[in-house]
Amino acid sequence: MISNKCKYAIKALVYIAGKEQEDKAILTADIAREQQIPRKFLEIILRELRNNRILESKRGKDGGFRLLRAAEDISLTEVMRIIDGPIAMLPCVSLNYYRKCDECEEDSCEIKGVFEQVRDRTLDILNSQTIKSLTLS
Amino acid sequence: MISNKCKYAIKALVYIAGKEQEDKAILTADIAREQQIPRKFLEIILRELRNNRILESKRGKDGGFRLLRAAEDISLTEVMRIIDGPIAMLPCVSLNYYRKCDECEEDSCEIKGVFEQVRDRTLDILNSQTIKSLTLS
DNA sequence: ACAAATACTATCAAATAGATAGGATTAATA
DNA sequence: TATTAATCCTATCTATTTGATAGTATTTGT
Repeated sequence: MISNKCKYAIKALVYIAGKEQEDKAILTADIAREQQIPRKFLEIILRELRNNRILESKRGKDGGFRLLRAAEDISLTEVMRIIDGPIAMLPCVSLNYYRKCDECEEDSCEIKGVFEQVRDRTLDILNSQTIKSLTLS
Repeated sequence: MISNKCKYAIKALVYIAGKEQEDKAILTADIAREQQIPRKFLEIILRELRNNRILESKRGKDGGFRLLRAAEDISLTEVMRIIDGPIAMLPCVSLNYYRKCDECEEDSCEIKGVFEQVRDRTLDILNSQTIKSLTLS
């Protein structure tokens, strides 16, 4: 399962991408209201996306958030990794968050192979999706 | 990520399946030692698998655990669902643990489709694997 | 009776999830 | 320069899950 936080992050980005033709930055309060996301929680999420160079923000009057890059250049995978960390089902098959298992030697591990397959098929799908493609669907 | 508990469960079952030609039931202590799983934690896991009709147990001297069904009739999916619950990445696309999202209407949800695809491709792989097939690999 | 095994109950510590509260800071503008 | 509107930051909180440990009860074979 992905976390609620991650779901909120994706929905917020899709929302921002959908409004971006207008010249104004998008307000946290608007996203929170329209997407039914707890506002203070959303603030934390947007800040985290900003710290990871997905969004840019402007403070003060007429402030708000904008995508830092084009929506088609933000992959679903990237967002999920920022918010939830690994996508793989086992630490020892994670491409970006690899960690060795304490209890087993990898070359004799019976379950590693299956979870590598799952990882690859999952990434095939998630890598092919961007904030732009989600906006259109 | 699957939990350690789930990883232990799968490894324990594969271990049991691999030893089953011998007529004796398999001891918790042996599995714990060979697979490097904390023993008391493993007890809980094996009991849970027994309660869910994956294993049978016998108490007392010469006791231990056995597969209740043939190893090729225990799918990886079934074990994972027992120990960790849903396999899907969103509650609203889970086949066995469906729950509606609070905040969005499903027919207009932009992200549901992707996660249905991930679920289907993941299940393609996990459903094709059994304790037997893992034992051979 | 004894020994060896699982079954059960309770407990615990640490991490994570999912927030909420309150104030500090920044920026536009009247 | 005061006001207002926005993000930024820090702290805190509760509930749940994870990952386990301890101790005792019960069952079974010899």
